[in-house]
Amino acid sequence: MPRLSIAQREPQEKLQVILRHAAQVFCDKGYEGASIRDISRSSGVSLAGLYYYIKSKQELLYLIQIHTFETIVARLEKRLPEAATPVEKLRILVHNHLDYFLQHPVEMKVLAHEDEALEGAFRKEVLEVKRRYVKIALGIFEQMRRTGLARQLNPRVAVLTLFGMMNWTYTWHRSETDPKADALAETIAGMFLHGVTNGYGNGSPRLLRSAAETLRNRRARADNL
Amino acid sequence: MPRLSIAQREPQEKLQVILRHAAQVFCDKGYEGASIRDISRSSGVSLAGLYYYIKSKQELLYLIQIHTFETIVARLEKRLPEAATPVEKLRILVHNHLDYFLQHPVEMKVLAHEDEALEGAFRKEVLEVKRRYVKIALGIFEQMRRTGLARQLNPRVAVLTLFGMMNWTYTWHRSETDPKADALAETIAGMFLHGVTNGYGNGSPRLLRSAAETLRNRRARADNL
DNA sequence: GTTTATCGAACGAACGTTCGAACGGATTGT
DNA sequence: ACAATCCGTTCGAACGTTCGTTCGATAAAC
Repeated sequence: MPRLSIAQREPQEKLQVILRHAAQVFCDKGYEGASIRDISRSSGVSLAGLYYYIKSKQELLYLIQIHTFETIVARLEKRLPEAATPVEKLRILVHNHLDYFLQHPVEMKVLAHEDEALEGAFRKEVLEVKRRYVKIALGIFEQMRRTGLARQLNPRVAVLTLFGMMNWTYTWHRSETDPKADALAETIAGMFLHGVTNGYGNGSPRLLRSAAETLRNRRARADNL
Repeated sequence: MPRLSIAQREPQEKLQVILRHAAQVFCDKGYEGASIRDISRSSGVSLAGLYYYIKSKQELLYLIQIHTFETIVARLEKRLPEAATPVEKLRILVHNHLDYFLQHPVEMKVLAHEDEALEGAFRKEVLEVKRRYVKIALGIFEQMRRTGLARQLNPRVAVLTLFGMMNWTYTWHRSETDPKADALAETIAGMFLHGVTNGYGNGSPRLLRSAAETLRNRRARADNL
């Protein structure tokens, strides 16, 4: 008895429902720890019914990961041309990443945490998008170095450390109490660019100055190079 | 037939062998993806034989995590009193963490990646050590703020971002090609403290100056506050 | 003869996946 | 107009496999 439910009007809309619930289950129990039966129960689709929409559990994870990753990279590539300087580009990258992260925490955790769960062709395809993403970040950092803005750090280490700052958030960020995307992005971009110290001071640092103001001033100085 | 093998002379030495192999298997396949049979095969102990040394698969993971975590925290607490300034303490924390990380990559990956696999009392105990560790880091950061060295950042965000930089290394670091612990610790501590930019320059940054020298100079300036 | 260490065999439960039947709606043949 | 046919969709039941764990036997050590 095929239902004429709301979820039926668009073609393959039910697959989207399944993917949403699957992402939640993978997020809660991990890919290996989650069973197809869990996903069946959660999505309300019978065990066998799931296999009308997907070919395997692996494909389920693949669809979640590839969609999430391609979306985040596509958004980035769309926003990047707005930026004139490498520093602006860097800020856009960080904001884009964290904004998407906090808007889709479930999918992003599955993407970050189940990095090694896929095998074969599925894995290779996701890895390709990842490499594209990292290459963009590396390009921005190299630009910063070429314009004399960045120190002579190992670019690979610097960039992957930045991804560490951003991706690790899924282990600790609570949306109710922790900073929202904008503030978080500003803090992390600021940390990546200038660290946590009041590095300029030779006199007493102006402690009462707000962090945002400090950041604004520094940015202005740095961007004017 | 109890063997008089080399592994037998010390009491419970065989448990250590089992734990080493279990850590490797958990590292390769994840906690849920790994089976007791995998660990049996890898360690050379029969399936039933394992249960002479452990009570459950959960306990296996618990023993690996708690030992790794307590060791790293104990080392830190031992080394911290050497430091006079908060910045020195911060550097010791970063070096201690990464040094241990690269010396025991398998166990550290299991600790970082299987954060949510434990349940009940096991989980609570590991969480307690983690909280102790984070509290130490928070204390150091607060000291940096109180002495006017650190900007007015959200301490929780700053510290957990630092842990992100350090813990994420397990996803990308290749011991053959990437920097060793000392260099990596210096880079990451430097990034946390000063970021990646040549922030001081109002003239042209001295690009030929080595990263290490830059770092040394900055550190000297910062520590003299 | 008790204790310590070890393992083959088996337990029930849960796993991912498949099979065949059934349903309702649209299309076709008459 | 209406029965027959087909098709996209759904699911109960079962498949064979693997899972974590336990039991009872066994052999050396003391």
